[in-house]
Amino acid sequence: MLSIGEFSKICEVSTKTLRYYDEVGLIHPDEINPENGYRYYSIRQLKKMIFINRLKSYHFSLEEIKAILEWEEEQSEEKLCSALNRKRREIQQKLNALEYTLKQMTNDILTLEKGIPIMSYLDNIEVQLVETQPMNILYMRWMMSSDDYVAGYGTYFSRLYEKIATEKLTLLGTPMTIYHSPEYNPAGNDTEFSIPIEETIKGTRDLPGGLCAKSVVKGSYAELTSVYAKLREWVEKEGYELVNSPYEVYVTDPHKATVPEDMVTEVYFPVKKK
Amino acid sequence: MLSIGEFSKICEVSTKTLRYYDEVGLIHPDEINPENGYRYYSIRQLKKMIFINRLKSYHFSLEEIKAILEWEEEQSEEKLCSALNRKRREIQQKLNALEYTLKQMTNDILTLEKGIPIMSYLDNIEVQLVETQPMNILYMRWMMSSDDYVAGYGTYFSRLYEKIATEKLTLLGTPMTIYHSPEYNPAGNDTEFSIPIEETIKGTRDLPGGLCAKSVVKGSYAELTSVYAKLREWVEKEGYELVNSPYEVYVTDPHKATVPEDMVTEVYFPVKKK
DNA sequence: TGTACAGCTTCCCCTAAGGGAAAAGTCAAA
DNA sequence: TTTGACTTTTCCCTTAGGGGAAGCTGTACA
Repeated sequence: MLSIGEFSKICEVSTKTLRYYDEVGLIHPDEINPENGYRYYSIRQLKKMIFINRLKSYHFSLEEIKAILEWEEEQSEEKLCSALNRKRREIQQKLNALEYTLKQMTNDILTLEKGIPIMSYLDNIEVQLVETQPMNILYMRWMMSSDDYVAGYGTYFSRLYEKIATEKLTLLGTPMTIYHSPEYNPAGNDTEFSIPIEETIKGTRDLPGGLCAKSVVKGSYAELTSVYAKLREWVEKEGYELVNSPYEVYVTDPHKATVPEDMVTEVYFPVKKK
Repeated sequence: MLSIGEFSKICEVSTKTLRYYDEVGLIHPDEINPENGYRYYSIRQLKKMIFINRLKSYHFSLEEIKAILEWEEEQSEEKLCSALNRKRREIQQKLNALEYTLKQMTNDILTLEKGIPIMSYLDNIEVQLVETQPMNILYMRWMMSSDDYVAGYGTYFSRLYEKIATEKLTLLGTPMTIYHSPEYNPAGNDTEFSIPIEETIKGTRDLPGGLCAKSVVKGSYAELTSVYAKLREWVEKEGYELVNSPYEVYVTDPHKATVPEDMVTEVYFPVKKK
């Protein structure tokens, strides 16, 4: 039997961690002296601890590891294999996200090295005042959390397109998103995905036209927030006020533009003079 | 002036977050109504908030962001640029680590798909009993945290090699590391880097020889922990006990082996019969 | 003008995976 | 027996906020 200190040294895990794992039920010592509470681990437990360490290095949470350990026996290999595959995909995604971040940073660094302030692009966003025509839109309205956006956009728009195709409706424009939530909430935002069509049927509604402040964004969505900010600022400064939910029109189909730099998005703020 | 809700929506930051940022001093509202405590943000602050969001997306901590914001003005571009570069390197390292993890996972998945239990390699580690000769070693002894290991190995061994070269000493073997800490501690372990040489000078000491349990590890260091565990187990089972600090001998120079699979490391446990 | 409801405030507890430190009990070697 | 190393429990701390309660406030509408 090994004392907690010995076991700790062999596994390269602190005693603190071992006590914590005991507490959360990940690995209990084989024996606890009932008189003084000393923990004793068996040699046999080394293997389990090493396995835990490996799973930890694969970014499994303790909760997940606990579940994996409890499978033991019954088809454990298959389940373990699928768990590993799932986690591998997760890590791959994290990796992709990091690569994207690196690209953005490199861009900013280059900008800075040219002596251009990093946020100066904000001053170059142009705002126009336009009159829009009313539209008849086919819509689906959902609460979207920010995590869902990437996946969500695709699935909801494809459902709308599917309906248009199967019911032989007449497309009148590119897809758009209307943001109804009065404030940003990471848990979920009231978001309406819609596509303008000709026929008035169940599932369509009227999107009123009128005066709008409009900006055009070329490139990735990273700048969209800034455009919203800019539009708000403009609306305020020019003495207008927002009278309806803002919306975005995806002029280029996000699925068809392979490089994000080619994407064009219009942002509309329905306004009226104060 | 914008209420917290309006500001929140524009920046896509929850009101909760805004109150938190107020509390930690990252961005205070421009004005607080002294009667009801309502927070009001100015349009001017949008830019700051958007900048904060960008820095957050670059994985700066709020503490770091606060520091960056406080530079403002005085050579801010240069400092910002170097901060970005530093952070970029950090992210690059994270990315490399993730790539390595992915490789390991893929390996394990392949093993599992062949129907081989993932931890079975533990049963294939061989332990021999050997008699070692005393050595004269040139050493440096430091407390090493686990984060330092990768960088540390290189720098400490190169200092030792430098000394050997400048003082024209006679090399008698490959580098080795002796682990004196009785238990693993993530904050730091008493670690001795050493190289056997012929001359007895200041900075050398005697490493006694004697009976040792020994295992040979081929490949990456990921398995080293397991080898330690295995050796402990063997020592226990065969009725021996550890009489001195364990050490590792790097048979292939880690700097010369380009692929980790080629590296050979020997692990020694000085023992005596109980 | 009253009222309903949305929005704002503070306050408190919660997260994951332990680290640090304190106070007290215990073990083993000298 | 003493000393020093080891172990125990308990409490507070970390990041970046999220969730919810209780209570106050602002405004749109009848």
